[in-house]
Amino acid sequence: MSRLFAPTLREVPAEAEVISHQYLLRAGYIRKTAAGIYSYLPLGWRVLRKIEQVVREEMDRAGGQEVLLPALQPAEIWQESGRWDVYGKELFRLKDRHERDFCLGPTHEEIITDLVRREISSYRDLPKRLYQIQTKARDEIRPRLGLIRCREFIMKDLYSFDRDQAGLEESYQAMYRAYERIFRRLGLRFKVVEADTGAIGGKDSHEFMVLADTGEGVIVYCEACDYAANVERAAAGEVASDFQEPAEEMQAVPTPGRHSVEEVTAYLGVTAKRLVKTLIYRAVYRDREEPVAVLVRGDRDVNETKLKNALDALFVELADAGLVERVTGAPVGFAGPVGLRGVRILADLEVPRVVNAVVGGNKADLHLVNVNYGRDYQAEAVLDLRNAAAGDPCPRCGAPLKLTRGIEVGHIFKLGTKYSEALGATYLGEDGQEHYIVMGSYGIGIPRTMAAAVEQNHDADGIIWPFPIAPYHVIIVPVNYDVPEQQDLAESLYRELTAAGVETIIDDRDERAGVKFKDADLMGFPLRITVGPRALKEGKVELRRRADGSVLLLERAEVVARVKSEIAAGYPEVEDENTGADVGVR
RNA sequence: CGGGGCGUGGCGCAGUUUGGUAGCGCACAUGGUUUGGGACCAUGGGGUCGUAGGUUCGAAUCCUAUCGCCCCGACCA
Repeated sequence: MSRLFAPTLREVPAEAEVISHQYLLRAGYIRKTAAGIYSYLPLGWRVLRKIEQVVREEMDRAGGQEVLLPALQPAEIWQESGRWDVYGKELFRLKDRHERDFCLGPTHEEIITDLVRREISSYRDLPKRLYQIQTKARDEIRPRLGLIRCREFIMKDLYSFDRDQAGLEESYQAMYRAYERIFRRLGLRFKVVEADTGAIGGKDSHEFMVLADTGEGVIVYCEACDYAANVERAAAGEVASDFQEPAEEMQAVPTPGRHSVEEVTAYLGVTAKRLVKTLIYRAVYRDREEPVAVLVRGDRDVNETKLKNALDALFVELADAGLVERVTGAPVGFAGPVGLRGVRILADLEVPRVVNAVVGGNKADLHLVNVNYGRDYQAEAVLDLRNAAAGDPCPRCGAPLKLTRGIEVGHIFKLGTKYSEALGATYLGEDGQEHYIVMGSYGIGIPRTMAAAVEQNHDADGIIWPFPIAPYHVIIVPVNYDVPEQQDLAESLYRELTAAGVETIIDDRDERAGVKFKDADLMGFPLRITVGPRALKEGKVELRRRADGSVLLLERAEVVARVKSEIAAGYPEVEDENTGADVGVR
């Protein structure tokens, strides 16, 4: 430890907001090089390698073969798939000395599909599952939260190549199971959720979310059945309407200066449910753009992913004040569906059920009350456009849904033939016909997984590593290293544990005990052996568990056996679904 | 990109309003006293105040430009 390059910090660097970032910096695991770009110091790199190793074992077990693809990629292949334009500013682009375009790989569908289309020609060559663990580069709009959103990060990405949909199904299930095993083996609490497919493309997709309050992802789940989805994707059904009264006559009401939902409801003395919000969006397509009016209940939020998908647009964004005025003829805050012309109107499922609604009057300082769907206004389509909320009925079983947060550490996609068609990756089938290879893609963010583990496992003193990813299982702390008796005992224990295959580190620094204890806690080693005068009086040593602070007084002779049993107990059991045998422990 | 905040020894900050020769705590070095939960005393080293330009007798401080970092939104492992 006196030689270890792990500079610890007493104070929290000002730039670090979230716990994982703070502790990984303070405990000397990482250092920042630039925004979203990190160096991994020895302890951090040990943790990453442990995570990688579990991932590697499970990928191999699930039929994966490890390769290494180039990080530096020629533009041509990206132009061929069409993503050179579509991927946008997130792609790190550069030129070589001959002015030829290149990019740094943010993901490898293009490269691997190019490789496979050249080498695979027969159904006999399929299926194939190829993966790599490699550094990716993405020029993120906003890197943040330390390792959770980086511009450069290590990713495991596997690509499956199958003959048909049934084959893809099999690959997908194999990966699904492998991912569950990985995160279980790493000792993390996680949920698998249905997800939107985003820029990678494809049909079905699941995200593996490590549960943590600091997570960027909002998860909707049901305790009654096992439905779980991220909020972008989660179906928000119709909630039974509690509006029973008869429709009344529509009226205009002046609402001077009241433009937010809060202001209008407070001014008119109605609940937010009674309001129908009209939001003007700008929908951008490949060749054009148009404004769209979206109606949701006042207490709901528009789900832009659902909106984008419903419109089949490249992206949608809230219109600026100028566009709102051009579309509605009124300043922001007074848009309404009644009499709105020249713009598509989409309504969320709940909107038609709002009886005697309050809506904007399309005129400054004016709202309309007692507005009713069908009679006073109409939408071009009524569909699910809002975020699911806590208490909504589960789309599968109807029980009330719950919300939680998580960090997306893994994501699996059924790509189908999107890339094989774009790049012409075909094989000759048994039937003598050419077919497109059916693909899937499966990613795990390795540093993000490390950060997620810290988010989930820490206390006020520092990190509490789960055994499977701790950089060392045991730290030996001689209280007074300059006392020969302690030094000798500590060193002999170190040699013995190391010889027994236990990953051990010894704090041989000339520091006071308090400093060593603080650093050991901060760094998060799951077990600490304290060699000091107190226990030594009885000829014993202390074994302390980081997780709960409990201490065992041990005879010197029983230390190794006890440490080994503690470690064994710290590795989650993961059943082998074929043999039922426990596998993967150490 | 829009909105907010911040750049002063390795880390955390004060000083900027009202220009006047750069300071505190931690860390680091040396000596001494200490020694089971971030010790104490003494001494010491280290900063072109993000960068460039300007105003001024004089700029960390005022002006202009620029770069970087953090937070909130659209993206994603």
